[in-house]
Amino acid sequence: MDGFDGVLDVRDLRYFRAVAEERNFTRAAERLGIAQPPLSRAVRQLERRLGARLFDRSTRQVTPTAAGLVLLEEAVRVLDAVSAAARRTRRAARATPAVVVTAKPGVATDLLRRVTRAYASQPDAARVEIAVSGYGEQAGMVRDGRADVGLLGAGEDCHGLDLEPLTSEPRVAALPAGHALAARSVLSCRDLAGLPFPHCPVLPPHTDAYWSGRDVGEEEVPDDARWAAAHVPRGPVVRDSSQLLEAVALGQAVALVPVSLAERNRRDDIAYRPVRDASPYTLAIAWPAGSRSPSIARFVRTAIEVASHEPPVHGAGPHASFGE
Amino acid sequence: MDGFDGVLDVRDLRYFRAVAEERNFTRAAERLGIAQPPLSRAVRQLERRLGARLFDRSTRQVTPTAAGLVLLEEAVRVLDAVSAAARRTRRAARATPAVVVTAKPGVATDLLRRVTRAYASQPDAARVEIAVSGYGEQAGMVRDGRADVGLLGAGEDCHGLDLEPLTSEPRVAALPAGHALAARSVLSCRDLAGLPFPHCPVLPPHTDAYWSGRDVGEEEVPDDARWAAAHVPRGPVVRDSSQLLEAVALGQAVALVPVSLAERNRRDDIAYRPVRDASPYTLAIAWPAGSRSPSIARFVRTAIEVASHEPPVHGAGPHASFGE
DNA sequence: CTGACGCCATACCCTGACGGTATGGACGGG
DNA sequence: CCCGTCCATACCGTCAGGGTATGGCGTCAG
Repeated sequence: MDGFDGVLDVRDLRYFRAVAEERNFTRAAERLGIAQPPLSRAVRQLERRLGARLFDRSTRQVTPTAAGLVLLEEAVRVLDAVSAAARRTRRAARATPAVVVTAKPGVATDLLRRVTRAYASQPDAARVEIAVSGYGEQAGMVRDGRADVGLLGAGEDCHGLDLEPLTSEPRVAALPAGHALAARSVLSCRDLAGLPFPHCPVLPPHTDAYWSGRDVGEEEVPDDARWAAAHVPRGPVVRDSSQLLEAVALGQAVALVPVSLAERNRRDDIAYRPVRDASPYTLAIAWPAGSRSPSIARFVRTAIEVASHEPPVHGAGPHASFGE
Repeated sequence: MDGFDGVLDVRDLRYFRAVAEERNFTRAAERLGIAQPPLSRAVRQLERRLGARLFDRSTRQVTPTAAGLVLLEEAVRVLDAVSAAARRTRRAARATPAVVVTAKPGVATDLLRRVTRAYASQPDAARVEIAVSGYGEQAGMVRDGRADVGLLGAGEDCHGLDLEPLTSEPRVAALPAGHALAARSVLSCRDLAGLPFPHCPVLPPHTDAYWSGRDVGEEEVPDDARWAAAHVPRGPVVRDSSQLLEAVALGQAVALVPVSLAERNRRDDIAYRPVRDASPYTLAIAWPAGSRSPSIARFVRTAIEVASHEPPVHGAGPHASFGE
């Protein structure tokens, strides 16, 4: 009806995305490894084919229009799906295809171990590969095909994924030992408001690490200071639980952590206190929405099975609700 | 790391999909409107770039490998996302962007009307367009961008969509007036097992209608007889509730219908009977997973709001669980 | 057994799209 | 007012992708 046929191409979307995020044709062309004129032309052609202006090119500033913002959102989705297609196909073509599962380092490792063992004991189960990844990266890894299933904490953006809750446990506040609040025996969320919380790394959108999921490394990114200042919340950046605890112990932050993590990490320089109204920490297993892969399905079924037999954590409440 | 860069292209995926579904290069080329040799070459190049065999070309038969089946699933996802990107961008570029909502014809029309009215009454609300679509097509329409939000019945494949349940009501059996079971006052699912149920149209995968979502029309598709015979379940094909009721009245089928539909369609030639263990009919609102569109968000919020004020249908139970 | 047909692969040519270089024009800062 | 920045245009060369012709192979009918 509206000839959607050759209108959009992966290349066009990569180009468009680069411009939309850099807000600068020259830098975008650099990032893409091409010259600037072909990029300008490609974007104009795209605009013509779509019949929609995508950028307002007022002098000194190129900003996406409303339509451009819509396309940016869709483009990210498409590009993730394309990467996932390539990666999953290659993986499926290997002599012994593996199920790649990703999880936060140091969280629920024994659950993961148990699930993996139960899965592997089944007849003709696929090999299991564990891909550790930093906080908050699990969903992205499943989305773009670097992993087949992921163990996500609640609060991760799980769009495009199907998921099933596995375990739920209360969270407690982790405070520096000398903190004023450590004197009290029980806290509420209000007590913690305004304190510096640790957070996952937020990478500037034009670094390679942002795209590939690799670490940003130590190369300097002079122009990013503004961006970082605008987007990074207060508190130290942490990538895993040991960094998080270290940050707390050093007095740089307070944090809400699952009680099991607290129990495994009793130390003198950190005080754990229950928080009356904190939402529980819920761990869920996620896989690409609508996947029909038998090995993924079996792994998920095994995980649910094992988690349901799991001895419930002391004081665990009902499952938290997911989604934002 | 693994150079996913130019490996996959939308064109390649369209070509691959055609071959994977037709299982025949010549017919696939026809469908794509190109000659056969370029298609063969494109697929071979794709296999080389991926480093994976996608088809077993034994003589007289071309069948996808395991990797090919994986790619097929991913390709559909990508192509839907690409169509959605083009459509949504174009829609967003219109002078007065509209929110397109799709719903089954004849189901929950008054709920939809109420939601639409409530939404429209808000300040700077977008225009609302209603796109009616046949049974079972709503999810696809949201996925590929023909619609922004959809009212889905439970049981629709909602992968790739976020959704929120709106209403839930019991279902009753609709029987031809003279049917033996009509003599009983209450039934159970076991009584209905094995009877012919109506079903949504299942289109052969290489017709245009299958791809575009348009109706198949009356052109003849001689070669599809085999396919249809293999894939179409028993019972008549229906596209909306009036066709469904007609099929029941004519004695061609029995059906489980929401009680509200039964109440609005009392007629002599149909007997409605409660079914003790039938799962309730749950209506949910669905939107593209992870969408950040403010107008969609507002529409969804309005819908949830309105539905929660809705007078509960007589005997409505708790929400059914979604997912497959 | 053999000829005809169906189906995929190869060979070859041609067009056009994409990328690079050079350059122009507009706006803003010093 | 000049210079720097940044996007657009012009022009050109290369190669990928599509078309036509043809070959090889297997199947089926007679």
